[in-house]
Amino acid sequence: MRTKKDEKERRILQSAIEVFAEKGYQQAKISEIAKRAEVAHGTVYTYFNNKEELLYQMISTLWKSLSQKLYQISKDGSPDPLQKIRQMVDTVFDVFTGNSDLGFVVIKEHNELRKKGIDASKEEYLHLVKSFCRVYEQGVNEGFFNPSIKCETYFHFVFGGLYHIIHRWAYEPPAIDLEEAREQVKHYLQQSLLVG
Amino acid sequence: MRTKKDEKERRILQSAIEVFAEKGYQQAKISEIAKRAEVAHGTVYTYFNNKEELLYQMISTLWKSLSQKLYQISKDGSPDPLQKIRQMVDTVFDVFTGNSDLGFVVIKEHNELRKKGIDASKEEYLHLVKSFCRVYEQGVNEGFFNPSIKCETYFHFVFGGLYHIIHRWAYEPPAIDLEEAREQVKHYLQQSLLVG
Amino acid sequence: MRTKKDEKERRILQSAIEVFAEKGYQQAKISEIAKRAEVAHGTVYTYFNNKEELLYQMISTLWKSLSQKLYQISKDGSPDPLQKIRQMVDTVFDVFTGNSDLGFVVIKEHNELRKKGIDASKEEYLHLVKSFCRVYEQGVNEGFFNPSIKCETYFHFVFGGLYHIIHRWAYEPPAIDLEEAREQVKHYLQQSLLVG
Amino acid sequence: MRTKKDEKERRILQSAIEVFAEKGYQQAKISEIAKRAEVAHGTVYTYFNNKEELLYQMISTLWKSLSQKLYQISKDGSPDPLQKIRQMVDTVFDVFTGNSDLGFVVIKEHNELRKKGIDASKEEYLHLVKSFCRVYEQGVNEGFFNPSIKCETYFHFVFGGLYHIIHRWAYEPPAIDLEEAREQVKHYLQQSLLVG
DNA sequence: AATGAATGAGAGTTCATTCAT
DNA sequence: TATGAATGAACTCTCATTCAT
Repeated sequence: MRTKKDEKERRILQSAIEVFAEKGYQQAKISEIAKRAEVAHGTVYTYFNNKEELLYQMISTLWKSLSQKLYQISKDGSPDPLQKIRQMVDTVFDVFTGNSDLGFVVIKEHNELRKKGIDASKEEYLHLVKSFCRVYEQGVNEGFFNPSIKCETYFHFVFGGLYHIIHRWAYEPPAIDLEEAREQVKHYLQQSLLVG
Repeated sequence: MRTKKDEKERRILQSAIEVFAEKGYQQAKISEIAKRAEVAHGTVYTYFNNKEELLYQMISTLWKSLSQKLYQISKDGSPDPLQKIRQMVDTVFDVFTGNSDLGFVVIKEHNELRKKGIDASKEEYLHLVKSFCRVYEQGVNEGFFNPSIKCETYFHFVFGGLYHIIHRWAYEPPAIDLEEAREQVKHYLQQSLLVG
Repeated sequence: MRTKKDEKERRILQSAIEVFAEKGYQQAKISEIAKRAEVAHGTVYTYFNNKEELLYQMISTLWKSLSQKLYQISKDGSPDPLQKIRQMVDTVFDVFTGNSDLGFVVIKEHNELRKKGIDASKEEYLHLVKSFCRVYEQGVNEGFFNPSIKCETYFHFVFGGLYHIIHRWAYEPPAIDLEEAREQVKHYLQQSLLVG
Repeated sequence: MRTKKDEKERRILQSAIEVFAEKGYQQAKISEIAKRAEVAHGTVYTYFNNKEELLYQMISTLWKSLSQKLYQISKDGSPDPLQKIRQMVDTVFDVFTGNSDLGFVVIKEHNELRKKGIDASKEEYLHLVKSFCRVYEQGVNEGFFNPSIKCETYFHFVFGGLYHIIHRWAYEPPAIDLEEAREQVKHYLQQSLLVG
């Protein structure tokens, strides 16, 4: 009973991810989501209160997962801060490209929620910044990292860079060699972070 | 006559920029745009074929302007390639933050057009990449820049980083010191571009 | 078994009365009725075929009860026809205000059924008229009542008057002193019925 | 221009009256109202903000008209208070039966608005009471009317009686001879009002 | 008998766009 | 050129009812 029910909920959410990714949130129709999930459209409302909640749920799931993973790395990852940063970059790539539709929706539509004053991700984003900066400070304290970097701004820059690469890849996969990009980014970071 | 007409067109477009920035493209109402421009809503259709064209026009204007400016720099800017890169970064900041509403709309809504197969910016974006890489190659040839960088990926990264910083600033201006960020970014680029 | 079953049916009907009284028939939700009756919403359909039947049943119960009581009075009440009329007025007041929610629903919603061609009350209403007119004729025959009154019309008038007073009381209890109103009405009737 | 526009608005409102009278407010469909008025359903929203406003407008129009008319009578009618009362009864009959659909809607649906806290008629109803009681007091002062009557309650009773007669007539016109009823009611009033 | 997940018909409302004036 | 009344496609969400368990 439990399993079947959960399974249906998951199917609806997954369909919503796909449709949101294809059409964008506003253009997505509940009826199409229901159709793909092979349920009646009314059934969507058995599991989710409204369209917005579908979006909210998927976005917040991804952000929570990302935030938690980066936090883990900042706490328990490799003792080498540079390695931690590299792990973080990999994690961002993995989370956004693992279910690329979902990553795509998150990238494209999280403004949608912000507009309505619901910002599932803001808090989590700040959490990301914190985890990153914790590692940066460790690196500085241990004498590896360049202490003149303004960490928050730097994070915005790096995160935006990753985001954008993934974004381009999501729209036009063949144009970007994801593995290569991943390594490149790690290399740039190393260049700018490490003490000359 | 001519001038009056152009003036009205400009007023409508400017109102559209504001409304799109505030509400997002989908939520924006033609009637509100018309109201702000102080014309009847039917008049919008005298100057623009439809709502989408308003978006198309503003996005493409900004991209064309950016593309042209970066091109100019790549051709005629300072003879020093690093200076050129710095000028480019400044230009991106200036273009997106000069009319921040417009920059905001471009950042948020250009997917809207892509969804419909209209990509005002794709060509221009590739043009940006080209201008940037031209400078990069000059720097490599002159022995200043690190030749192991994959220029396209690097550009995506850098551009995404700038974009995201501006984005955050647009949503929450006090959280970002734009001038400082601008300098930081230039510094990171220098770090990673210059031959160790 | 029997008793338990009946008890549940009664609970559902009572909840329906309350919810209909509060929200009106159309706005009332089966799910809320079920919730108040502390049963699953599917269970409502074990006892009643549909929402309309709930309404039908409560309305018809009240009308049957009223009709029967007035009939009793017309047959077995006080030998004095004026006293009978007074008893009838009291009965109408008592029936509608005894379970005021129910009286309220009947007053407000019996059009609902009429719209659908189901008129639980029409027959009973005509029965009321008959019982009343029987007493009136007795009064005329015995020389007490004014013989020029057209009894049916008079009944409509009187009944409508009672109805409306109760209605106003139901919506705004403090505005109406029910006991006083009851006496007044009896007084008016006396005035117009009794031979000058 | 003016005339055509107003004419369309009137047509929509009249269609709404008819449909509300036939189906009841809740069951009435905007699409049917539009169809009868021979406009597109969107056009209804050019003239009225929503369905409820249609109801509100028709109800409040009728009440205002009635309230004003009774007020006029109380002020300027015949100098004889009994004649004034008779004129008032006639007015109520005329207003409710003149456009019987409208009278019908008002009778049946004004609870609908009350439920939503909009009571177009409450104030007007109290105005009716006032006008009536003014005449009653005049009658008392001049020594014609029975001073022991509680005027408000009496009005509720009389008004409810009229209402109900009209109501029955509206549902089943042949069952009620409206002219006869009108005279009868005037007669009852005379009986109970005049000093024995 | 009781449950509650699933269904799907149905209606109000919005708003881009058109076009007669 | 400018207007704004008129249009109608489109879509979310509700809730009475069913039925497998």
